[in-house]
Amino acid sequence: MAETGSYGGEVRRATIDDVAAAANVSVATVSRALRGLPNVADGTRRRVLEAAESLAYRADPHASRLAAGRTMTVGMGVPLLARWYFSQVVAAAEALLAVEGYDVLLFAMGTDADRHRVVSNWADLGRRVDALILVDLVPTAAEASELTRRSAPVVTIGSRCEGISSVVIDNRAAAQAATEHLLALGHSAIGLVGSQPLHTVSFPVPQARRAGYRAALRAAGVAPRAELEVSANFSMPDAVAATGRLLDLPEPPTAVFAMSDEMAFGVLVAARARSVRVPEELAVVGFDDHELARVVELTTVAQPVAQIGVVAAQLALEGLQGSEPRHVELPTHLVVRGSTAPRPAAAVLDSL
Amino acid sequence: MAETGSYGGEVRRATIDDVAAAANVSVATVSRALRGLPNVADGTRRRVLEAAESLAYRADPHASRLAAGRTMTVGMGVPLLARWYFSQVVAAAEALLAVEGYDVLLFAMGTDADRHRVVSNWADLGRRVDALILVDLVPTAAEASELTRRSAPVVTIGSRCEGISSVVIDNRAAAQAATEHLLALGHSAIGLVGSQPLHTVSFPVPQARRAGYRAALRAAGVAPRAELEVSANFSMPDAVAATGRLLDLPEPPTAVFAMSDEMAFGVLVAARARSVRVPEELAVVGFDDHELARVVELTTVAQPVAQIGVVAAQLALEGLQGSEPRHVELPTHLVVRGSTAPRPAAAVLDSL
DNA sequence: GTGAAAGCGCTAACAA
DNA sequence: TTGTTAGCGCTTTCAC
Repeated sequence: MAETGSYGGEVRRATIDDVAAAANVSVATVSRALRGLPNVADGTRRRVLEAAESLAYRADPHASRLAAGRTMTVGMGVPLLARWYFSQVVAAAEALLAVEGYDVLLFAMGTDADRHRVVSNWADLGRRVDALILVDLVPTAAEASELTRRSAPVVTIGSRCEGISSVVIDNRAAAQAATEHLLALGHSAIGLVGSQPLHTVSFPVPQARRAGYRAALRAAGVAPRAELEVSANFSMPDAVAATGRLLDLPEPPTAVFAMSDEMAFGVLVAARARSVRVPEELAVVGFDDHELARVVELTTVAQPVAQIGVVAAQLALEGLQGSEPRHVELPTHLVVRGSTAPRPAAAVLDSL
Repeated sequence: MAETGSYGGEVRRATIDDVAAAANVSVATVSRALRGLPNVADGTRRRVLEAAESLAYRADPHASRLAAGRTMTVGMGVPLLARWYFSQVVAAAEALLAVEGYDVLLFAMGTDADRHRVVSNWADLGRRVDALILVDLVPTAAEASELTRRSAPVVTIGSRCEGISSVVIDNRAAAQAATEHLLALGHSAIGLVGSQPLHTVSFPVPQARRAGYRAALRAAGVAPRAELEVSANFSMPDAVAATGRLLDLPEPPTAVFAMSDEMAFGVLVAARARSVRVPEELAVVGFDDHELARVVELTTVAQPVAQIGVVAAQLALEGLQGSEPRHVELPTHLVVRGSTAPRPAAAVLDSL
């Protein structure tokens, strides 16, 4: 592993002064040369580069930040890292940012306690990161202005704010399409497994999906029934319980739209526990196109998770280079599988 | 949101000098008082605290790091953030570290390119983080010594190195137990869906699980058949293909042990695609106890993912406080579900 | 094109 | 107990 450098040798690492001495120039010139600034003679630059190379010199990130105000790291705030969707988005963004030389600082702010901790340090955050990506978290106006004021680019995923780059999907339309699919199959008693705003954290996705669901019903002349909308906080176990309540209704739904695949999996578990057959007695559609959706033949709304992360990272990078904020909307599409198929394929554990 | 402080007001943030002036003491005293060091009179400390509070002062992290060498951030290196296991571990560790005031810097090093990028900056890393948690990644001796030399605590998850804290499970024993379960069910042609070391990255888990698998066979007097061991790189889609090869064998296995639940899900998909009935014609056991394992009734080896992350974070914190390295081993246990049950429960999509 | 020097905001001896 | 004073390593005017 030659590239790891020499071990056990000099404990003290090279500083810019060492390089300057070795290259026989001033530290100012070293700084310029290494950062590719103009006004450095080619020969000088070459000498500096060589000196730096042979000394295995790398600028101390904290010293540069202190002097220049740049941190070379971007922060990512997520409600809950352990959810599939978020881990995919973060992974994709990280990959691009790493290539561009940026570190990724992670902030989970799913609970009020998290949120409080992060928000109370909100101003501080601006000192630790050059840009901030908020995944399905909408900043308050005050927070947004605080961040933009420091001219740190912010990009939000899942919501659109003024003066801030964003990447979104049309959650409303997507949810509407999912619901229409169910309607087209002849269902009218369609349950919704979603989430109430639990935290003070603004988390706009559930509302949008709910709106799409209701719009579809309305357009089809179906009166929404409040008792068909249950909350499961985007958790699989919660969805099992919530679906149980749905199935216990005097007039239970014949179909369910879950706002995430993970919750849809919970619906499947609940249905099985009560020997409710899917899709004959209960059709179910999810949202995400989780890697495992095809394993259980789940019909779902596919969204380009990885691309969302990549685009967010790009927008952050653009912002870092001074570009104006941009808004990007990415497409979704319905993937029809066995959980809603009129004539389904084979079952996963078909003989159980 | 009162705790976010005053917006739009002073653009310049308070420095330690401002606090010193306001409290009528020297910056040194401010520094001491704020960090809770001894040798500060109670009254003085109170005054400083109040001044800092009213000025909304927070020490610039980069300035402190530069002066003191502390970064208040811990790095986490993971092969692949997008995998369930890793996202759970990172999430759990982050939660604890955040509470303790540490930021988490994320490094994906699943590919050789990633690895190269990180390793070539390995020494640098020591300047950005106070401690490093390596998730299922074993450092080379040289890397380890470089990190320990800087006296930055390192903790490895999944492997045990000298002079470095670690948290592990007994992968070998766990895999052996899984295989024994299959043997006890009467199987002898047992496939293994695992992973070859693909990267130069040392990733010791697959070898350990393979060893356990083989040991079980051997102990039962079953000769391991090389063609029953296939590689799927811990990816669900790859596992589908790999299982296909297994099922195409002249003498296909009647059972499969997959080294991860995600791969086991792939096995299920492949089986279904060929109308191979689970568990009658193919018993399958996975590894992880992924949240969705119960959705598809997958028998699996449960490991305490969240606890692994938490313990790793604790060990890192301990190391930061000067404690000696410790090794922790966490338990696993087999969870028997429908995919190996002699008399299975209802199917997920039982009527499809 | 290059260098000198003044910080960036904080910590840590060393004095007092 | 508190203050003074060097730095930490780098960037960036401003001269030359």
